[in-house]
Amino acid sequence: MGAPKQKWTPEEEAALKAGVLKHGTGKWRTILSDPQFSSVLKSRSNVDLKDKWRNISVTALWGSRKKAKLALRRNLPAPKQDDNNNTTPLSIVSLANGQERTNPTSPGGFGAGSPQTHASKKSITRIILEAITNLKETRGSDRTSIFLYIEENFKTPPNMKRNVAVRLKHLSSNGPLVKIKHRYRFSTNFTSVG
Amino acid sequence: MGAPKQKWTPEEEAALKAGVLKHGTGKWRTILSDPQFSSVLKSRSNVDLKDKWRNISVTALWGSRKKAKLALRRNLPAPKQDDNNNTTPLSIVSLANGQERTNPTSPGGFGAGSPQTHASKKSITRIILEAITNLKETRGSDRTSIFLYIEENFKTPPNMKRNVAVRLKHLSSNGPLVKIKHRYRFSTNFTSVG
DNA sequence: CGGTAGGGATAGGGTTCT
DNA sequence: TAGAACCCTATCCCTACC
Repeated sequence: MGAPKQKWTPEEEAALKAGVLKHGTGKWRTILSDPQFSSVLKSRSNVDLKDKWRNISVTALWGSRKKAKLALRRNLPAPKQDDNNNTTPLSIVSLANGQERTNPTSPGGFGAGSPQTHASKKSITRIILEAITNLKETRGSDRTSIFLYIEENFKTPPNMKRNVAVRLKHLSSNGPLVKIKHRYRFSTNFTSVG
Repeated sequence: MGAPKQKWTPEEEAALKAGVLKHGTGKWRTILSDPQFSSVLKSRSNVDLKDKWRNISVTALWGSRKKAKLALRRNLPAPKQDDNNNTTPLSIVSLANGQERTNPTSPGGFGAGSPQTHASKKSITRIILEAITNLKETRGSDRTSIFLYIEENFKTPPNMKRNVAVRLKHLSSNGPLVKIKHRYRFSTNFTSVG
């Protein structure tokens, strides 16, 4: 007979998320070995963690599309082709709002309503973090949502998308953001985890 | 609207049963890929096989999926008349038989192809153990599989199922079989580990 | 051998059709 | 209405590749 399915409990899922925030994605064995999580996740394997994280990410993809649609009151076509030539689907998780590197204005986040100022007046990094923060999507916002947020809240130059995309890539490779690979490639996600 | 319902033909159902006997339950893709069955089951998917097998099994045990589910929820198993009481989904693992695989010549094993002898001529216990052994399911065979095996390989009296069910209960309570609980399962499983 | 990424299969809940 | 057929997808499995 096939394997009975062992459904994930909320506690396990929370432990997994905390583990990813602490150790990063792809560090499944490390998370499992961390005494902070090992008791909760004792019945899970590293592969289980990987699979569950993938599932969470996929769920986030659709949730974030829906949320972006409602929040920004805009019809979003499914992002079939990437806005840049990124090939790998991913999410980006903000590691911390208060880290020095990001140099945010206020440690606790951003104000809800940013004035419609020129994007060039703020650092692109700050704007991106504001978007991720204010979209309030615990499981990630895709690029389109972020672009739309910025378009809705700032006066943007025509090459805004490209600049933001480049900045996102930089922030996720050596900045305060963490890449999370997704199984499906029809969109790229950027998630802010509180 | 959707795909028209494609009713299972007796030939397809026979092929599915034969496939389960040959490869075990949960091996839907394997059955589908077996040239012995692939032509008959050409228009079926592995999921179709799984669903059909579920219908067959659950009908045999409870009459319908709905009844099975209700029985599980109320923790009051209400199997059909010829079944004895089930409490929880379980597997039964044979503790007997030191040998690994089916070996027609070894004393404790059973031949792969038993002659179509009258079930009453062999002890029910031996027949059950033969079924469990030859079904080769590491995670257990359910009653339906065992019944089917016996029906396919022996001439059975009309009350075979009842006799086998009673015997299974006895063997699992104080015989060479061990019960193993499953987490989510309608049916009762009987597994032979080699 | 141990670990991860990714494709793919299965199990079980749910839905549609007859 | 019940039951058979079908859908959805979380979970699990298998393999390639370090």
